[in-house]
Amino acid sequence: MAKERKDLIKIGELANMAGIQVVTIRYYEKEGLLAKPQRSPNGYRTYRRADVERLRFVRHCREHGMAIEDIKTLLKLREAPDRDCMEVNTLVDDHIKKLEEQLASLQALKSRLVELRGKCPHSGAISNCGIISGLDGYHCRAWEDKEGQNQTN
Amino acid sequence: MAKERKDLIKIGELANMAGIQVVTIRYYEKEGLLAKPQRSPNGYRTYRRADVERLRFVRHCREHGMAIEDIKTLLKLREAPDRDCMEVNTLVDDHIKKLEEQLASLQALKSRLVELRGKCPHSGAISNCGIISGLDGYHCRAWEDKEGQNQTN
DNA sequence: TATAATGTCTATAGTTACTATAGAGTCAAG
DNA sequence: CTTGACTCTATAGTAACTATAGACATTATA
Repeated sequence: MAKERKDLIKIGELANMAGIQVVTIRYYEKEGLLAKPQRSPNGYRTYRRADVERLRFVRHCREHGMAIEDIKTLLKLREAPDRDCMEVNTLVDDHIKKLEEQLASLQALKSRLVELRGKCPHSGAISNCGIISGLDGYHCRAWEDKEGQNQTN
Repeated sequence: MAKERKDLIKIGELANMAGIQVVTIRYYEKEGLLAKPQRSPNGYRTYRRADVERLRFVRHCREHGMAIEDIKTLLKLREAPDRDCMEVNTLVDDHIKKLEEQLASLQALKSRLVELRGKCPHSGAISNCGIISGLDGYHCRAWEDKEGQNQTN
């Protein structure tokens, strides 16, 4: 039984090649992102070239902030080269939309916080700090309403 | 024992007034963000006006994306009105910096993804899809290196 | 007054994508 | 032959909640 090539690698080598931690690979396996690999007689996982590529694909997707479930879908699509790629486009478009929403809300957040920060450029007592009062519950309308109701009852 | 006013509210009312869910209030209590409230004879939590304000403060902070630990700090500072507000400023500055980093990386992500998306404007077979190949592990240098090493060993 | 709907309680598990820890077996080198 | 690096499994922790189950309490309706 001559091995024609060194076709099998262990998890550590795979991790190095794909730029992913060993524990993360095991985690991906558990999550069904990677098929259960063969085991050598000692119980160690053994991987092949295709696994490196698959894992790199996963890593690139994660680096683009995609969710594991989305990556699962993409992997399935990747393995069906004859199908129409519209589904891929849709998934990516959705993801871009999500990113845009995140960006918008973060941007709004930041503006508001910078504005708030501008209310306390000095160094004084907290009681005068515009940031703390800016974060306060402005005025307690609901409570007033509540008491108003009580008086009518 | 005449109640001079309705000063005590139950958790549901507090939730309404502060715009926070009941379960979240209990969660905040467990996390030490809110003090353990008094209980009425039936075991229900009872709150007072100051709790509404405190909880609104918390909500505003969360809406600004602050971590619960940071909010704890701010709450402590808020209750020490005589201290210098420099610590508040620093905390907010740090948070703004975090937001800026997040924004930058999300922006980069989006650009890359939009570019990728541009590689498949059509509707064709997945095998020709520029998105999938763009997400692929380009070229498997590490594996080649590995095999090179093998040959030298 | 009976009952049904709502509100409250506790405790526990699930979410996302990992990371950390413990305890044990395997393997290569010195 | 022992040290160190690598592998294995299983479990718990992270952040900030959300969901679920099962049990009382209160309130509204019939």
